[in-house]
Amino acid sequence: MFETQLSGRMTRKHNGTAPQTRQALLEAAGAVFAERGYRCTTVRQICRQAGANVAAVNYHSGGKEALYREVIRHAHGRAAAKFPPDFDLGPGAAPEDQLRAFVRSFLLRIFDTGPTAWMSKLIAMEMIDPGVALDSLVRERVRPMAERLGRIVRALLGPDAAPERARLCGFSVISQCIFYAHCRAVLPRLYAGWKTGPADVERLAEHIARFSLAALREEAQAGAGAQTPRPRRARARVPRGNAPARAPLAAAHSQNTPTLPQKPTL
Amino acid sequence: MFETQLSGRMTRKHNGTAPQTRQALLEAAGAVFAERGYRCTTVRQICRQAGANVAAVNYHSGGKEALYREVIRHAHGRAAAKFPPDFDLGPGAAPEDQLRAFVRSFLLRIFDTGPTAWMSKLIAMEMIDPGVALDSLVRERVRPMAERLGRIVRALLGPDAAPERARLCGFSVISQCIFYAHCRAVLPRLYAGWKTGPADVERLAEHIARFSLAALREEAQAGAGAQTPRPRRARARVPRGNAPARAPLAAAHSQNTPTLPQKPTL
DNA sequence: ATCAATTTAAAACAAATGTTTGACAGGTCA
DNA sequence: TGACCTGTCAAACATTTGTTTTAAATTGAT
Repeated sequence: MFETQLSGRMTRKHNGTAPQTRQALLEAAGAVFAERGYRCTTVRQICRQAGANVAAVNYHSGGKEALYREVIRHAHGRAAAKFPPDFDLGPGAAPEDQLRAFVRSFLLRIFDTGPTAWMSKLIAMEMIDPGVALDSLVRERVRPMAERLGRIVRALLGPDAAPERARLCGFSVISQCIFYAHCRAVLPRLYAGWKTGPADVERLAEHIARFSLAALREEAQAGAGAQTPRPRRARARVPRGNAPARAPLAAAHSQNTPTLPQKPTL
Repeated sequence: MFETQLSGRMTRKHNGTAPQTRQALLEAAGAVFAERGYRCTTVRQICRQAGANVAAVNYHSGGKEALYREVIRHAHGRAAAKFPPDFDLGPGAAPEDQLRAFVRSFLLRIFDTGPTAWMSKLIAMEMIDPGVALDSLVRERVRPMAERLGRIVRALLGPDAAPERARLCGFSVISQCIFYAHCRAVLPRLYAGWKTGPADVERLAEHIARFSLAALREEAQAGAGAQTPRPRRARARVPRGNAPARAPLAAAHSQNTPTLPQKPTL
């Protein structure tokens, strides 16, 4: 029991040069953590995939959770450098093009097949079942993206849009992107022959951008007009009353007149 | 080792009258499975929460996985009966109102606080990390809802809309709803003071419906006009070329002219 | 080559996992 | 009463978990 020769061994800091084992451990851990989730991955799986001994994780990182945090930190830089959100865009681009670029880069990240392709699923799992990584994830990746999207949406809605409305519109845009990350396993089961890969990103991004820009255009008009509240039509049908749990219909209804064809372009 | 007296004991079928233990096991299992995910829940957690012995799961259901399937099957009926998607609606309602009702009922299900509130998280986890339940989940819950939404969207887009486009529009609508289920843990971390509950459903549903209806209205027009392909403007900005992984821009670009204000209604 | 630090590897650790066992209590019916 | 079935329980099953220990290899400078 000579502890002197073992003092300071655990959580040993890496001294500059990266041994192969440590690097292999990091990459394998990323893949396996994303595959099975943090709680369900075993250090033995990671070590087997990395071709390392079972004790390697504890030697190099100091434990399973420490390795997990290391993986998250290590992946922050990688995925952020690839596919920056202003990518393909000049500095003074129109907000419409900024939105297109934002959506496209988000989808490219989702459908990426590079060495950090597991990042997308890991984020998704952490969002639904928060572990030790969600806070740092939100701080370093989600928040900057939310702020960037917020600026774009505000530019599209105009200066008079209520912050609350701008926030909801941002949610509407980003949700359409997140959808393809979170429903990746569902879509093939739902539509036989559905197969999404990086090649389909352009088509999907184009749809999301067009859909969102159309909605935002109308929101901008309604927002500008709604400075002075306008009379609203009542709901077309009256509720029948057999609903088991009806919430009070206190919110405002739509001010659309759906049956009339609008905007007779062409 | 007299196996005769034990033959046919496991996976015993419940004979009509439900013992308290069995019922408690089912309800506890639903909550715990949704809390921790299938792989990470232990039968001991379930049994402790149900106040039952560790062997109860194997006696009543025949194992952990069998209990999981039972929970899923048991929950299908409950959540589907509550908040039907056509709720609050007459039989011949306008598609706009059908969409509003669909979105509202979806959000009500997400923010439900009843005894099956765990269903939402369980579905989310199963969608991201598919286990044994996703197939039955898609078959019995996702597909009917997708078909219903598909009919509504097609009614809104008009008969000339391409099926592919209708599908993408359906994704855009449903994704805005799913967002609030899948990002439930993120939003409070992102916006201090953000707190979503059943009371906010009306506000969110109204936004999603208005946002989507605005976009679908323009999609309907564009789709009707696109029967004969029209000349399209090129992208406003040219790519700079420093993109690390550019996909071939084979897909169609937007036919919007973002800088021009369209639809000068009002 | 020598010495010390660094990195690996096999084995073992206690704790926790899903499942099985066998006994026991409470009925039901002959 | 005695056989029989149902349900519950404590205990133990073999496996797997994350981590630790111990020793052997590897490395690099002197």
